[in-house]
Amino acid sequence: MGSDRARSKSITLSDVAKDAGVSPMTVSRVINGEASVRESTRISVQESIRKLKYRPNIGARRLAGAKVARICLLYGNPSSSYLGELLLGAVEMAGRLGHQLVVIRAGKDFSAETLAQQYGALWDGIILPSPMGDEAETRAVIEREKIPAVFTTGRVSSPRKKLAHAFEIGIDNRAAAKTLTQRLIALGHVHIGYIKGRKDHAGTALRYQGFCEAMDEAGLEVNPLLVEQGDFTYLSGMQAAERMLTFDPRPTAIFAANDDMAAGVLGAGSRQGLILPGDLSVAGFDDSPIATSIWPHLTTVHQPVSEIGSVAVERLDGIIFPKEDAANASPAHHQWLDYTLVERASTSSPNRHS
Amino acid sequence: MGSDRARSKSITLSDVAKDAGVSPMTVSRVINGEASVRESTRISVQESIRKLKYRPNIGARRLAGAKVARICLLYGNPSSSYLGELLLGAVEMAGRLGHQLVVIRAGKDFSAETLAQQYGALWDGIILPSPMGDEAETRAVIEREKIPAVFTTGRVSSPRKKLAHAFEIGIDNRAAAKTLTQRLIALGHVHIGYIKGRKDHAGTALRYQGFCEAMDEAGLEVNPLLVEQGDFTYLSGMQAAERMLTFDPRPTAIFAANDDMAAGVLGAGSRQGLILPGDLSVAGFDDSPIATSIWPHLTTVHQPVSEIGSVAVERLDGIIFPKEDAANASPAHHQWLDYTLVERASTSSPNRHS
DNA sequence: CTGAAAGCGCTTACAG
DNA sequence: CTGAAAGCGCTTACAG
Repeated sequence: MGSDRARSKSITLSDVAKDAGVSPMTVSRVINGEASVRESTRISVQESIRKLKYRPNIGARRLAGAKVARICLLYGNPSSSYLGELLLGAVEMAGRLGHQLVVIRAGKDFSAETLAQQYGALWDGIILPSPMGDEAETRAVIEREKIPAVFTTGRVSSPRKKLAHAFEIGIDNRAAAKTLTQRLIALGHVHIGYIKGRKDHAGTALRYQGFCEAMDEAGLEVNPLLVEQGDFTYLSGMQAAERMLTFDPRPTAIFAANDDMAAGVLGAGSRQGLILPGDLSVAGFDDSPIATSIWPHLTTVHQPVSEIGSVAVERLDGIIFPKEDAANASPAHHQWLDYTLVERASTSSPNRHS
Repeated sequence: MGSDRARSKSITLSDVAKDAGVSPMTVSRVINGEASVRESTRISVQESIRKLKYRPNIGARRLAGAKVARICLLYGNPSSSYLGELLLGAVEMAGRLGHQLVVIRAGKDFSAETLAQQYGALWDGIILPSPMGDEAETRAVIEREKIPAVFTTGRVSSPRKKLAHAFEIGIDNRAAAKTLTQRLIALGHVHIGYIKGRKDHAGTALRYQGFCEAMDEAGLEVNPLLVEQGDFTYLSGMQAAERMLTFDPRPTAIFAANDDMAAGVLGAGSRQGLILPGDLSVAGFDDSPIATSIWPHLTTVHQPVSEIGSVAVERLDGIIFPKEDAANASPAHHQWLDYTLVERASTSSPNRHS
């Protein structure tokens, strides 16, 4: 069995201690980032660790009473692809840090107070994807109970209260929407429609803001008739597009705040017999599976979801177990990761005759 | 911190031993299902375990040299919703059994021989979702190297060679496709089109077979002109539907072997101005996110993917660490889980005038 | 069929 | 700033 092989050759704390000429205790201190180790000692120990490729045994660590966190990942929809990728990154980092991942579904009977009850009993810190962490009540409980939390909504419109035990991760929603809009403008589009996302989703306002900024800076007018409220569903995107396409001049491009709605726009366009993307360019947001399921494939903004998952676990670790030697370092409350503009077949320059 | 609370109150092997009036060793044997324990002793120990709600400490178990498996979940597409749900179940069961989950992506340079190299070094058993485990070469390597493996494709057409170290999980593809077809027939459809899935996907043939069986049993003819080969993409579904819809009599219902293709059928139908589902009923397979993203929502077959993930880990555990007392019990090589027919807005009785 | 001993790899106090 | 001791909860041999 492979695990036996691994067992026999695995090297331990004591091996490192011998190699570095110190006691196992000192190696333990270096590993756990305690401040009370002489700089020269620390360096030589770290060198031995690297040389021997030492990897701490998580089981032993827990057993001996090390701090092990139970990290909750709260989700609403089990079949969302977002959850899968988030889990992918979270599982990886939780394994590396030796933490336990507790994946919990927020059912119909879920309320913010549930978190207060579960905290400490079921888990020690929580990751809240949108829209889980966007609700005011949830945030109030997080603050009141001082619950270590990471929100993965990304940059949002209204600056949030900064809590020492909370962290925000994700992409810069405004910058991403702006980048995409600028690309549409560069393609030659002037009449550009916009479909907003759900109001309870914290990124919604900022995406719209990014759209407006790009239009303004290009000297283009944001036509109120070409701005519709959607709810992130295909149907809402389709209906919004149907309305917009009756106006004259017709928009030559529509930017929807997520991919599902953008797919709905494509549906509306094809139903009206438009040539896609010649008559109508369509762009979405998220790069979810539907973006490459429908035809033409969607131009959209890709979020590094799996990385968001791993960073979320990493930050939560930092909140739950503050490192002494990092006390003075980065008191950051957020981290914006890189997004990518993905250009696919759903966008092009507008047809001349349109 | 919650973990500290948990620590102080957690009860151990010794607690159980005291309560049952035996040595810790005996309790350990009962937990690990060793055969050499007197029946009466076993029963009283199990009673104490239940009474005290004892849960073995996984860390300690590993540390002391218990058998811990590294279970690989091989995937191709990180943003598939299938992966997310599979992970959900796998993480849960791996945590419960104390195994380590190693999630690996099969990149472009992946080949069956990669498995032979990784086995033993990186992991001790593997879960192979479709189409990962459908390739003959992959199966040959699994057999040659005697790699503990679980295939999650579900029931497939050609009976596979039964390996002592392999297991098949999933739904009965034929029965599920048959059930769905029967429902379409019950709605009054006679001219029913079928779009096949990718040929390298092992469930493809059996789903088609289920369709044919239902038609035959209802005394309906499977019109060869209404059977198209697809490749599981939206585009292939759309193109197949476009061809079918030119025939006379036009099909009043189309059953696609997955949801993406079914969505493409809806796209083709709406482009042609058909009333959906009155003029054309559409059904898919999988109940993936797109099923409830598009409009109308798709009638489809729901697979218990998360359960498949947890059962896969459970079976792999049984293969890697055969329980002595289960030697005579279930020598099963497969397990078919329950599927669900989900009726949504994309199907109805056909319009009279069609 | 059952148990006493030793030890897995690490950490917590407790010293100095 | 560093170390010697004890122990976490379990399992592996080894006895009987």
